[in-house]
Amino acid sequence: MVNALEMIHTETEKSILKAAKLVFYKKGLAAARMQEIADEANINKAMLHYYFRSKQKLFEAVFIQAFRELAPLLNTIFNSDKPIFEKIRDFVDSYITFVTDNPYLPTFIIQEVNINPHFGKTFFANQVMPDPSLFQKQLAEAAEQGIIRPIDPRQFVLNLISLTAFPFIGKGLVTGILELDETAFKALMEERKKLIPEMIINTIKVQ
Amino acid sequence: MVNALEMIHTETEKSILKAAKLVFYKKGLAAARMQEIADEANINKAMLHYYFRSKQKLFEAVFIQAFRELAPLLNTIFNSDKPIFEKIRDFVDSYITFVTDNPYLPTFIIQEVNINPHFGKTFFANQVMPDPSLFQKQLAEAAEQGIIRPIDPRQFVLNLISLTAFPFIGKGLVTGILELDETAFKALMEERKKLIPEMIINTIKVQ
DNA sequence: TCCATTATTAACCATTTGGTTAAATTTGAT
DNA sequence: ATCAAATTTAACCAAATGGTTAATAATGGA
Repeated sequence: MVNALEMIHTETEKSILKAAKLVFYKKGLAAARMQEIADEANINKAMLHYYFRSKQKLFEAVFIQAFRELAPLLNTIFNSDKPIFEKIRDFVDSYITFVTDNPYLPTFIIQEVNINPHFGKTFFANQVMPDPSLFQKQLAEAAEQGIIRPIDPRQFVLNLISLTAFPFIGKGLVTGILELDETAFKALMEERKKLIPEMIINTIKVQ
Repeated sequence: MVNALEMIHTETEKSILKAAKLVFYKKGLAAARMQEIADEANINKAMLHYYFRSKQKLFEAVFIQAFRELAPLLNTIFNSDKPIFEKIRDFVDSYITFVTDNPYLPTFIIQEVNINPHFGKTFFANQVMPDPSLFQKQLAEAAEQGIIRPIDPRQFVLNLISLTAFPFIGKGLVTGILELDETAFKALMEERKKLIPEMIINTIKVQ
């Protein structure tokens, strides 16, 4: 059973979480079935409630873990004193690598936040969010030194995440419109590891 | 009742579709409830089945309409003989304007395709998709004339859609991380109508 | 070894939900 | 005005689903 700090995970609890991730990631909260999670974990359905009380609570446990896997990637940009251009390359590379291996993760988070905005709001309000302030300072200093043009850091982050994350989130649509199979899609994404940093650096760099 | 070509829509049928859109867009297929749609349309639940047979069929009717509202936007890029740079500005402007007024539409489509990839695949296979071939030719010619650098048209489209669509699709996450309220978000999006074309043109233009 | 606590199971339950049906009402062509 | 077809309603149904419970088994400290 879980202790007060909700940190001790028994084997059963772990296997439930693993199964719940699988099902929630793929189907989302609404379409996921407790019985399917139980089957996936080879366990009695009552155990899900024994360890997590309710479907909602189990979902929240999965969601918080998902978020904590994804959020640290942003710190490649936000909390690192490497030069800006290097950080951009690092972020794009590590994000694309990560999402290629965990394709359901970002989609899952965005999906659930969209379907239930209230849940998203209260969740974010109670999370330690990656802090962009250091990065904002870095951008401002680089602009002062004439290395890059002045740019709204929010638009910068938006551009970076958009270019990197969207193709995965809209994968179904993208592969449909561009008529890509799995191999072609992966090849394109691999290309983007170079292409995106070039594009962004080219945009902000003072020639 | 619907005729053979599924084109005649009675008032009742229209009001059902309108209500169904509202509910499906906001909640998605799995979380949507037939009773809620009926209530929204001020109509007896049996009417939903009388006109559309099943939840799945009603959903498909909504989905196809959603797709046909969104897909034509791509023709701003694909099927128009305007100069490339002008097309880019037109697309970004019209897309951002459209999605600001219809925030649930792209999210809805991407969401359902993600949750049910098989549905997405068969749907796209049976749709007249926007045809990128003309645009590919235009890009190739412009590159030959030395107006732009040679670029993979698929990457180009990917960049364009990513930068334009992602902030809306990930709105919940984006506003959470960047701590934006509704007004700030809209202002940023308005800015992007200029920013995105600049960025893309700057990337492909031969200096 | 004993026993209290914890973990696990199978059966069960109440509610929700998509869908049906039969009767009633409306519509419109003749 | 008549009547058959189309539309609408209220009541109903079976299956699915999240959740509970009471009995059983395993665990581990005294």
